[in-house]
Amino acid sequence: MKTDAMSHDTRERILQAATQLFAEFGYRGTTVAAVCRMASANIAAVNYYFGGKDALYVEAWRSAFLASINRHPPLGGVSPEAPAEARLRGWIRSLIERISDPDSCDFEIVHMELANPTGLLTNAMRESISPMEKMLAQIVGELLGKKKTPENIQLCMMSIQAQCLNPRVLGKRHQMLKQERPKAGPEPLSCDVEKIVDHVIEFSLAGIAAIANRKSPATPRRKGK
Amino acid sequence: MKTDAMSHDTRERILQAATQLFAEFGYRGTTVAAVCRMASANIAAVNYYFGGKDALYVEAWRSAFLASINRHPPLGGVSPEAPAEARLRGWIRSLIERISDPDSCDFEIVHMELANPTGLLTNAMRESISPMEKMLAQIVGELLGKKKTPENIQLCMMSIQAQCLNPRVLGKRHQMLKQERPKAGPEPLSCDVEKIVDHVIEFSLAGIAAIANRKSPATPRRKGK
DNA sequence: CTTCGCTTCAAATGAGCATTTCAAATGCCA
DNA sequence: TGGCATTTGAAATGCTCATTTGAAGCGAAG
Repeated sequence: MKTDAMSHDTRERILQAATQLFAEFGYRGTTVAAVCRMASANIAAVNYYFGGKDALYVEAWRSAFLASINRHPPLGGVSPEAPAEARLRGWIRSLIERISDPDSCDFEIVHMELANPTGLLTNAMRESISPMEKMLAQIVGELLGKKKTPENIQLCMMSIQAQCLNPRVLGKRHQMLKQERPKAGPEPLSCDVEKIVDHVIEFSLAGIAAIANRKSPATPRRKGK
Repeated sequence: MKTDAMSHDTRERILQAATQLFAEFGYRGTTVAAVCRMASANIAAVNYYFGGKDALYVEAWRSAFLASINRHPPLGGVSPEAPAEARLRGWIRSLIERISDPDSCDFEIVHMELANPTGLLTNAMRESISPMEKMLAQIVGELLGKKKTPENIQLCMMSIQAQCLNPRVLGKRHQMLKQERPKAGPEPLSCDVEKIVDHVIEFSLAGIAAIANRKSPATPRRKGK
């Protein structure tokens, strides 16, 4: 067999370059020429090793996802037997840290895929997201106690996931809108991941508790109208 | 002068078609040819009327944004003198309804612009988003009372905005991942905008209250670690 | 009727890009 | 060393797309 060192080397270099570029410019925005240039490989290499741009895209995401999940295990090391609140803390911490990790390109790619789907990652994403959502559903269900209905679980999950996912989005927005005035006074959103984690946990626990302790049987219908 | 009917008609048709297509496929994903085909105009018309694809893009977003903000006034009709809680309800309701309005294409475009920026909308977006954020900052500051620090305001704003923006994102994700199994049992996320609005309001008020009533002077640092 | 703007049209131009091709290089086994 | 499979290289192919061009169409003013 061929040497691992050289032979797999260019394949690996291409994969790495592709991950970075796809994360920054998206599928349509990156050219195989650019990937090969960054990887110091010939233009034909990506077809030789991956069969085409499409397959490279899928492979790049998959490898980025595995690397990312490897650095940040779900639940953040909290035992699955721990009480629900501790597991929620772990879940939130894990997701936010994973998203904020500058080496984790997989969420950038997912974000673009959601905004402007190529359709190439559908299967790969389904497999990877589903288990994490199941865990969260279980945790939220326990915390809701008697108020555990499918609808309440869905809504609370939405609130939590939204808070975890958006810091990166908002960060990008601020970075984008900041262009013109480089000195915009205080930092728009604190870059301190730890602070964001603590805040999301506190905010979410309070939100869930409010619903769990809700008196009225029906949801409080619009009052401001 | 020429008739308004015919002459401005094709310009208008192009703008409308462009808005729809840009919202569905993004800047890079829509071709000038497709826009003209949908608008029943000649391929040269977009350069004639707008000067190029770039300018058409900006103009399409601007018109979509104006139309959207017109249908859904900020604060949702609540008086600026109303108490903070009522204004928060109005703000949240307005944003979620605007985002969920199937005729509002502007948020689709913004979403893509955030995920995969063209850089063409930076100025236009800055002008439009800033006032709404200022309103929210003021409201949240009032609700935080003594705990009103720039950091707390930033974090709470993030939580609220995230919850408002994400229903559409999650909806898209479910729609995307659903492809394979057309009958996936119960609806993934309730399409009932009213329910989402009520939930986000309840969840957010509880979250803000928890921070406003926080005992410890410092944020509760990581405990699960 | 003719001329003059404004608008539409079909075809052409030219750039960017993914993919192919085939020749050269490189390392491996006998 | 010489054949053989794997890998790399540079140029070519063929496609899509934004933009340009120059020739009509067309209503109104002279």
